[in-house]
This record gives sequence, C-alpha cells and structure tokens, in this order.
Amino acid sequence: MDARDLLTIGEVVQRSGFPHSALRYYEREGLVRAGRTAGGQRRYERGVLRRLAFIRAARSVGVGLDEVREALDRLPDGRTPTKADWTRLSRSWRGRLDEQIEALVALRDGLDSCIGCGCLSLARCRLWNPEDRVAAQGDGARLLPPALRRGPAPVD
Amino acid sequence: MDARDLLTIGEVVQRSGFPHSALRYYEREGLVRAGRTAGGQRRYERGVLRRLAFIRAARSVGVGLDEVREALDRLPDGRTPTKADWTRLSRSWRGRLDEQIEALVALRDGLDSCIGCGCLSLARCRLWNPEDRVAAQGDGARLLPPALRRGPAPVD
DNA sequence: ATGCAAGCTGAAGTCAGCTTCAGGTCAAGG
DNA sequence: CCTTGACCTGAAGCTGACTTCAGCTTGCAT
Repeated sequence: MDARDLLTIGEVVQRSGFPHSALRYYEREGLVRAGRTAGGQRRYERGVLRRLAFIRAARSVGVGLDEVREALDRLPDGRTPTKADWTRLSRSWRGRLDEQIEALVALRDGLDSCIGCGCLSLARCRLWNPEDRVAAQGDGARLLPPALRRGPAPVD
Repeated sequence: MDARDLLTIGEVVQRSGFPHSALRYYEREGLVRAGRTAGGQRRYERGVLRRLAFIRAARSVGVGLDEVREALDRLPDGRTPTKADWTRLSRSWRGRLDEQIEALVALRDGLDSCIGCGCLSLARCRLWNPEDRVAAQGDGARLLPPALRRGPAPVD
C-alpha cells in the first residue's frame, strides 16, 4: 500500500470519467471509500477504479444507487469486486437487460399495430395499457420494468 | 359542442387513467386544454382522451413533456391528432424505440463479454465506455439514447 | 519561500414530473 | 333548500442523482 500507489481525486476523475462532484457524492453515500492525507485531501486506492467501473456499468443498465450500494456491501469488508463477484452480480443485470429489451420490443410491436389501426383505443391499446391490466392473466401481460417506466402511476 | 358531451375531470381520470393532479399539471404546462363552467370547474372535450392517449404513448417510449408539447403544438389550432397525424408522429417513436432496443442489445452483448473476461478494463470496456469514444469513428460506436442514459455526464 | 493549481467543506440549487396540502367552492340528488 | 361528494387554487414538497457555490486550505514545483 505504497503511497505512490494512491490516486488523487484528479487522477480518479481522469481515469474513471466521473466528475469529482460525483466521486464526493458517492463517498458520502458510502459507495466508495477514500483515505486522507494529513492535510485532508483524498487518496484513493487503485481498486476504486474497478468499483467505479462497476458502478458505471450498473447505472447504465438502470440500477439505482441504493441497489448498487447493496450489491457492493454484500462483498465482505468493502472489498473490490473480484472476477467471480463481478460475474455473479452482473448476471442479474443481464436478466434486467433482457427484461428491458423484451419490454421495449413488446412496446414497439404494440406501437406498430397502433400505427396500423390508428385506434388509440383507451380500452385496448397496448401503449395506453402497457401492463395489460385488462387481460392481466393473459399471455400478453408485459409490465414495463421500473427502469423504463414513465409518467404518473395509472389510476384504476 | 353540446354540454352533455363535455367531461368532468373525474370522468377524464376514469377514462384516461391519469390522476387529476397530472391532468392539472398538463393543463398548466399547455399539453391539454379544458373549458370551464360558470363556477370555474373544468369541462373537457372528448378529444382530450385521444390527446391523453397520445401523451401516454409518448411518455412510455421515453419522450419528455417538452417534446410532446412541441409535437402537439405542430398540429394546427391545438387540434386533436387525427389518424394521419398519429401515424406520422408515432413513426418517429418507432425509430426511437429501435434505437433504444439496439443500444440495450449492444449493452447486453458488451456485458456478456465482460462477464466472460471479467476485465472491466476502463480503457476498453464497452460498459464503461458505451459511447465507444476511444474508437468513436469505428463501426462499434453506439451512443446510449438520451432516454436511457444514466449517471453523470462523463468527463473527458 | 512562494505561487498557484488542485483540493477541501457544507449548504444550497437543479431538473423533471408530478403529488400533497390547506382551506375553501360548486353542483346535483333528495 | 340542503347536503355531500366532486372540484377549485396556489404553494410547497418530493425523489434521485447530482451540480454549483463561496470561501478557504494544501501541496508540489520552482
């Protein structure tokens, strides 16, 4: 843990692509840790870069910071994810991505049929009723995953 | 324009699925219009339902309210979208959806290769660098569409 | 020794897109 | 006429994820 191996916040900004404001924010929120110099400046261990890459990946698939923190917290002793951890954790994102893709495809197909018919029927249109609550038990039920949901919660 | 054809806000809530708070908000923001009774209560024309379905559809594909308003404003005289309008407008959403799907698929494939190699290499990993800025002119360049972007803007 | 870029802090601000609240008013059925 | 549920308003609040600000301190190179 030679001091020369420690990174300043500026270096971490350069190498992670996160702005310093985000790095400080993540530290406050307990997603990353940083040591301090005598004078109070941050010094990061190299592992933080892997952690940050992990965060970047998670964010890009729509995982919220709370969930990222949980995932990282499950690693003993705040350790940086190893390859095995990474594999395990990222598998769940794979599922999430598949879900998102599936939902978007369903939406696109619904949109296509709507373009065709011009109906926009409130009772039947898949876009209006993407949860297919009318036929909630049917085979067409596709809930938009939370990461993709927009607009106010529908009223029944 | 018989008064019996006008809808109260409660009816619009029922039939559109939007909560009244959202309806009032959309009115303030100029996305829908409503007449008033002598006493000041809202009375909606039927066409508002189609407009709202339109908004719902747009929102669900990630279109922001500003852009929805623009689209609706381009219809002469605040008229409700006809089938032709709807077809024209929704085609651009189709493109947007295709883009989103493509981006997610690229992300998934990147994730797969990362699961395989465990690299998380900051310089090369597609998840870290989804815009592929390193090889920005290359064939692999895939920018996450705005509707799907998460996390702080990367610093160069 | 000193200049100055880089770093520090807490608090407040931002953005979208609503939601909630308090305290009243309206309108339709009986 | 009266009741009561539906409706009204403006202002404030909320969530998530940061960003910005003001004013001060550090630390490395010369």
